[in-house]
Amino acid sequence: MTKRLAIGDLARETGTKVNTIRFYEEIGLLPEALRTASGRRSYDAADLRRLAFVRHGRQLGFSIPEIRSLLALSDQPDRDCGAAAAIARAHLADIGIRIARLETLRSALTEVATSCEGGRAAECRVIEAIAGTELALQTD
Amino acid sequence: MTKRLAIGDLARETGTKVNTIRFYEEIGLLPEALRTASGRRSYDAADLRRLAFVRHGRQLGFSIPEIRSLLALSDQPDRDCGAAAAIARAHLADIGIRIARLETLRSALTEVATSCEGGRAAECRVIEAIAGTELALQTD
DNA sequence: ATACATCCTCCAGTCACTGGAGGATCAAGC
DNA sequence: GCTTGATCCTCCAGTGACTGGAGGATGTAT
Repeated sequence: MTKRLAIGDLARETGTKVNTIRFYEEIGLLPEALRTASGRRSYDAADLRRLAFVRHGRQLGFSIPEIRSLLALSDQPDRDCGAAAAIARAHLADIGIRIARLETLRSALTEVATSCEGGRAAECRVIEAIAGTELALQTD
Repeated sequence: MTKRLAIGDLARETGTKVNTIRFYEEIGLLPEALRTASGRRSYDAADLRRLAFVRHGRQLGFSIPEIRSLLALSDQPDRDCGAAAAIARAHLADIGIRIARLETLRSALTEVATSCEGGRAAECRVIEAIAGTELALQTD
């Protein structure tokens, strides 16, 4: 018989909160766990791998629907892998946009943050700067 | 009498959804709007400025509690402006962290996304890469 | 008179969890 | 055998910042 893990062990090994693991089960990212006689969830190495995959995907910024697709792909090894690459590429483009947006923001904020000479709020350039800011940020 | 604006006008002029304006009123970011005889909200130039301030603050990535502080500051022009600068600086530091994190992520994902040669999912390097990724991202 | 836009309130849903109440079970030490 | 404390269970509410829709009233243009 293989080694069995309690939900808390799984949580520790993957850096996931116990409640989050139950949540993943509820939304179907993880299969329904086997239960001990007293009703506690019991896991094995395959469950651990699957959860690790989910967590790594989340760290890489994939949404839960994206991870669902990726999991479906890895569950059916004969399907085309192009779909996985497409998800990754789309995600990469998205991250590029987010970085660019944050950098625009950083330069705007740098101006804002360095412009206060410390006086009454009436002359506060920070507040003025926010009031007058018109960022050209695309919403989509 | 000054020009009065309907909620839809305010929405158009600030690029805010009507529902969002009502939401800001509900949480107290905007004062309770004056009403017309038939109960419709009616705004003036000061309301427009306040909402613009809120939107710009949001675009700069300030949270609603932060904007609340900034608004309180600009409502009381005799208070110290150092607080405003502190909020801006804290925010700037945060953005720096977020950019750094996203860049770590981008290089990891670039590797992931370029490693698929288009075959069966069993050999898909994208999936492998996600399964094996261990990003050193600080959580706080 | 009619059509259509805009407004109102109220409420549910989004995303990805997080935290807590209230109670059962387990392992270890005495 | 008993107690203590950790861990587990289910269920439910809350987070942030909105977004969208139902169902109905009002405004405006033709």
